[in-house]
Amino acid sequence: MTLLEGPVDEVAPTLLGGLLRHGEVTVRLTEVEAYDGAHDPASHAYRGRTARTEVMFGPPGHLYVYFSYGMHWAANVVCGPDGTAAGTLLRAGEVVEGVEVARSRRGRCSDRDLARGPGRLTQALGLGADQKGTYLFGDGPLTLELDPQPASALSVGPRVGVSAAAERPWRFWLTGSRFVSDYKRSPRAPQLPPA
DNA sequence: ACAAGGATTCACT
DNA sequence: GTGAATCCTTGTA
Repeated sequence: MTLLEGPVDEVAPTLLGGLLRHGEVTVRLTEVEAYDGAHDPASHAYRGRTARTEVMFGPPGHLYVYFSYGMHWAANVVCGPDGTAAGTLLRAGEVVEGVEVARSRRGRCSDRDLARGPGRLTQALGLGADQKGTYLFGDGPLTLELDPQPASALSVGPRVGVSAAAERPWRFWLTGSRFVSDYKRSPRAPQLPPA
């Protein structure tokens, strides 16, 4: 997957508009964040290879899934060449297929909220520990189909929820999409200097 | 072996 | 707007 091997902050936005499928449910990605492994204090891989982050150090195109806050799973696409621990967090999407199945997993909520948020997205798709390390461009039930067209209009901003390197503008989303999270920056993160 | 904190979400005031 | 829930991963003793 040479497409995913470039600098992660350039690769991440190319995932926007891509279709992530798992069984009956398909999600169109509307929001992602780049994490640059060893060069990024906000990355789980910043402190080197561990059991959890092992997948991120491998070849690109695999899924890095981790458990967070005691209740949520979050999914990343491994980027960068083999040996480099870059990844792109899938923050939000629009369910374009299998809405009924997604809703049965998510419970009662609007279509807009089915996959708007990292934890919600994995829940809607049914992603968890079993999908750790899955190769997304094979012939299994879990695949990623990149959008051949570059996103027509995308926006850039600071990453959400990170307490380190919060100033890096490495969050990308489809401009104007309703299926984008609008969280405030982490309360733990230092405030931006006044404009 | 232990304690601290987290790439969040949801319910409630 | 504020706070609780909840448990895994990691660094340190």
